[in-house]
Amino acid sequence: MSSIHDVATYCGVSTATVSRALRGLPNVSRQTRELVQAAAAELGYVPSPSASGLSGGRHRAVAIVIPSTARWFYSKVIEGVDSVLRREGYDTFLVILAATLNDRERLFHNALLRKRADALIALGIDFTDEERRELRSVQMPAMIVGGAVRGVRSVGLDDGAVGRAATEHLLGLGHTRIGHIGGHTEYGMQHSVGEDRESAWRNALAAHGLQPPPHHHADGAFVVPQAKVAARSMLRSPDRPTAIFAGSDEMAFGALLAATELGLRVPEDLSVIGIDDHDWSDAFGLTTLRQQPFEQGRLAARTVLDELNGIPVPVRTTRAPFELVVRASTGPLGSAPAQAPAQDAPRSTPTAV
Amino acid sequence: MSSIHDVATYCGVSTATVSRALRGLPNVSRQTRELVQAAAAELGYVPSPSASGLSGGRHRAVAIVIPSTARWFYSKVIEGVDSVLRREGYDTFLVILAATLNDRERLFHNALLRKRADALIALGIDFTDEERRELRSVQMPAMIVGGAVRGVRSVGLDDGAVGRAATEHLLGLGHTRIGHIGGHTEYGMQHSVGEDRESAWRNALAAHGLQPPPHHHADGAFVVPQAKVAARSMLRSPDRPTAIFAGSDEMAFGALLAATELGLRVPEDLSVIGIDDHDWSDAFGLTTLRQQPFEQGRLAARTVLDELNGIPVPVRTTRAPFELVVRASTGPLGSAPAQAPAQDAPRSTPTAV
DNA sequence: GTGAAAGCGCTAACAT
DNA sequence: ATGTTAGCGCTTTCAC
Repeated sequence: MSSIHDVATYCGVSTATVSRALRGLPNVSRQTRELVQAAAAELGYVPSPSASGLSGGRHRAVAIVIPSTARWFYSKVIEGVDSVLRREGYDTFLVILAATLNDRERLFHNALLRKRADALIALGIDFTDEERRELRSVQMPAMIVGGAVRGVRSVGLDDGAVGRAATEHLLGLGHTRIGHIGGHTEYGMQHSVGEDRESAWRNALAAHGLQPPPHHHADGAFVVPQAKVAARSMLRSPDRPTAIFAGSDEMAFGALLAATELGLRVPEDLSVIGIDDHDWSDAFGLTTLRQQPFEQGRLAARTVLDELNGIPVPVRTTRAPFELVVRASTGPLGSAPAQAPAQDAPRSTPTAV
Repeated sequence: MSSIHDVATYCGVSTATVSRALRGLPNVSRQTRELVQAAAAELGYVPSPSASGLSGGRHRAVAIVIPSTARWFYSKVIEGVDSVLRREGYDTFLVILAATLNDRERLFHNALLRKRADALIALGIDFTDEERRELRSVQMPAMIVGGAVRGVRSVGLDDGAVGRAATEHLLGLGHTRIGHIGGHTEYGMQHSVGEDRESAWRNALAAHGLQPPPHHHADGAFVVPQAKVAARSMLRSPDRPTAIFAGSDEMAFGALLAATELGLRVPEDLSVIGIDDHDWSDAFGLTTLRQQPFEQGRLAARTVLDELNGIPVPVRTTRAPFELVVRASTGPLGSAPAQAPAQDAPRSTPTAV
């Protein structure tokens, strides 16, 4: 494990020159730079992040704070973030923020993050007031993906707009009994996302003079199993909805499973729409509002890197794009054919609108 | 951001004493230790990992090398690893090893040499000979989850045993036309897992004098969409299998979706078994062989930490436990009832065997 | 364009 | 039980 010193003596220059040459700093002759680069490659030299972190204050690492890795959205954001960080020679350092308040406090209060990471990217966290304050005053560049905090840069869907679009797609098909499976997530995780989508549903219905009965709304906790349970009870009621808007594709999957189990045909007996365009949504034939968390992650990473590089970035919330993808899970009200659909029906052909 | 020096002067001792006191080292009087601890808390002191990494050689971080975060197994392992690391005050560095050979080389080299991590945990990577060599000779503790490398500690299923158990469950139900959806994954990812499960399937059938026709095997690439495609073509053949053993639950989901689409009843017309006990398997009513990646991750983390703490750990492969969980997706051959199942059928009640 | 020297914040001998 | 003294491997003035 050669050090900068080895490289320096190897080519008969000072360590300072090696440092400058390798980092592409000015005031190094073309000749010297090439010499140094060759030597570094030859010796398999890799700078120690600890050393440069200590001396230069740049750790070449960013922390990504998430509630869990097991959800599609998060995992995609992580991969997006990592893809750009890696290319820039930065490391990604995972902070899984369990809902344990205790743990969280330590993480945030401590300069712990500050001493190891140059920047912070947070997802799906429902920050406490204290944390918001800290976040706003952090020394390091920070960005939030999916869910805004005043004074901090962020990128994410306009949940109101998406929720409205989803509901209106169903209304446009003639549905009036439209249920909603939402996400009041576990403690400590983002609340606003689920709430905003639910409000949008309510408002869109209200705009059409509709007011859903209480049992047309249930909590799916953003996961398949609970969404399935929620959908099942909703679909068993005598005045069951003819369409369900699920707050995420995973919850929509749960609804589809419930429908299958109850012998309901989709979309003849029940239409289902979700949000995300999960990797599996096509296989489920699910109509959804596509968003691209991988790209959101990339943007977040690029943004904090820009800031680190001294490029000014306005503090603002970037609205991530979304688009309706119509598949086989939604159809006009009363489309019920007399018999089962043909086996070759192209249930999975997406149609971007 | 106070340093060790601040704490030292604050309580009138040397930095060495502070260091010793805070790390629980011997040769510090109870009094002094408490004084120092109080001062540290008071000043909000947090040791800089860069500094202690540089001087002491302990970075209090471990790197976890994975092909992707988006798969259930990986995400669970990550969470397991992180849960024990965090408790011990260690950080988790993510190294997402894209299949790009070019990139990999650099990454692997760096991950090992960069000296940012004290230990290495790798999952689902199909190491090159070069990498194996490096791994074996690494300076730092290393552990592999799911898929062994000679000379490196590892934990994972006995894929042969699991594959046999799955196939035998179906054989035991009277099935003889048993298909397999396997995983020949993308370049650079673990091959042996998919291969061993497939061999086990073949061997179990052979042991019963059965030899599956070529079209009863297809590649599902360990993901839902491709598994669905694979299952669909398999199920359309005139002599379609009456049961499918999928190499993972995600692929089994794909098979179930294909069955639904083709109007096949499960388990009357088709039985399906997977491996994993994915979080959603219960919702799908999927019979499976349960493994516990979270626990495997915990074990891996504990193992490398033990090594770091000087506790001797034999170099060996630990077989992770698995158990059959029978749900509604498998049933005896020819169990076909005349009509659709009752709506209230408890499809999801698991039965651990 | 390049080098010398002074740290960054900590740990690890070696003293006392 | 505690303090002193060197570094760890880099970056960064400040000279030249």
